[in-house]
Amino acid sequence: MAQKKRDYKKDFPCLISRLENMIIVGAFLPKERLVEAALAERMGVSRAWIRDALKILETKGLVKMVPYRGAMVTDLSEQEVNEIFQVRVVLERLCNQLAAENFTEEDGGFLTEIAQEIESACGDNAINEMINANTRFHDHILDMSRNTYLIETLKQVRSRYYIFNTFAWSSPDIITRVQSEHRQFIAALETKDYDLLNTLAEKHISYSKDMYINQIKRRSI
Amino acid sequence: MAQKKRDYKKDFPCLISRLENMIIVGAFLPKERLVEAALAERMGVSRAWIRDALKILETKGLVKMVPYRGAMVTDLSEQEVNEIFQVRVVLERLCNQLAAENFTEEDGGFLTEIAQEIESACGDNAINEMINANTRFHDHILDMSRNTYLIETLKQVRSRYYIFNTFAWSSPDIITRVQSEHRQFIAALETKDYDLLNTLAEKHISYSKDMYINQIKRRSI
DNA sequence: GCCAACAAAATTGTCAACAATTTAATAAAA
DNA sequence: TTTTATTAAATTGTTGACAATTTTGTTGGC
Repeated sequence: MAQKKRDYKKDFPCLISRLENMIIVGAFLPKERLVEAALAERMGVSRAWIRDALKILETKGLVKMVPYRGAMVTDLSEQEVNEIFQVRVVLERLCNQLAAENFTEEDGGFLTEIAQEIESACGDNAINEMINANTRFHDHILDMSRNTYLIETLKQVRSRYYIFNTFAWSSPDIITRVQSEHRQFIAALETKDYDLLNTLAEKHISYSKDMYINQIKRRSI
Repeated sequence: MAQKKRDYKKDFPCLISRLENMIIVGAFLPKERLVEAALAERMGVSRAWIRDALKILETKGLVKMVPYRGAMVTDLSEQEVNEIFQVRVVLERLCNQLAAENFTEEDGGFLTEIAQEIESACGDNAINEMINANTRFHDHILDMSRNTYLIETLKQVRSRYYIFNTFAWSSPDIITRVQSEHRQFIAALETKDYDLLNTLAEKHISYSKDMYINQIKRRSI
């Protein structure tokens, strides 16, 4: 009972990010069909809301809709992944450059703190905490760019190759990789070493691209 | 009579681009309120379609919706324009680079042909033809990048500072500017002179940015 | 004249019944 | 068995009446 009153202003955007998250986290698999009625029941909202939400997720590229056949989770080809990463690289580079330009001591302290959090979480083998802190690390660099439009665009680009997150942290050698990368990154920001920033970004991105493409190949076998 | 039968598959996307175009062309002005019922009547479709279309245009950034108050055409601040152009620059540069890499003689011929069209249209003072040819010119460079995702993203970025197109071609000195730019551009693509491509792109973009910011300032007086 | 409270109008959000279309399941024919 | 038609089921698209909310307009008090 007490059936909390619905508030469109908050609940509809919330529905979208819930669905978005489910896709990113892998609760729905690529090519999985998203039936409106079933989803409506599962999420506890009307079919109309699901319909609207799916349409928006389509423009974000997370699902593909075909008339009278419904929505399915986007399945990217290797070609498409390459295309997306080509775009991502130049945007990440821009973001890093702006972040370096706007770098303050406060930022440095904040990032170092998070880096330490990750390291200690690593000792405890607390994967979820690590993922969480890592996200905060990268989000803060986004914010440092102080370009709202870039932030929005880059988040959208990143959300295209979901799945990655779930599997990436399973292998243990990644963890040490990430740690040293973060330290190097902070230093590069501080000294405004743009070349180093670029190479770090490219390495990082190419690494996650390979990871994603491997996922695709494994799936198609 | 004959009341053409409606076809969702084609008609709904068509509705979106019709509305998109109307905004870009300036049929609706920034901050203008878009009332669903009125639009539905005017476009000859149901309110539901208008609703859905507006939601999609919102994710594309062309309109801004607020619950229970409806949609209005996006009005960009100078800050926001600067942000968008910062993103645009890096994407255009990537596009040009890829286009140069994929350049063929056929492309060269095609572009030169269009450039000639523009020049002769200029003699006849046929503005619409010039705008049309210019669009074809830039669209072909997009295609040459052979990166569908980049094309889509860049088109979306460009559509944010609409209005520009309407006023840009009114001044006569632009026309000579554009002509020499096109010639230089083709040459730079052919010789794969990436530095020249970058400077050309930056000049072009900064020029159109200034133009747009002037529009904003003029409007606010 | 100004401001608050209230009522009316305009506009948007919601939903459920119904129509259109595709998918599957079945049967008939080769 | 395979293929093709035919029907039934599942699913999506459409609509209109109604509810919720904001905006506008009015009144009354100061």
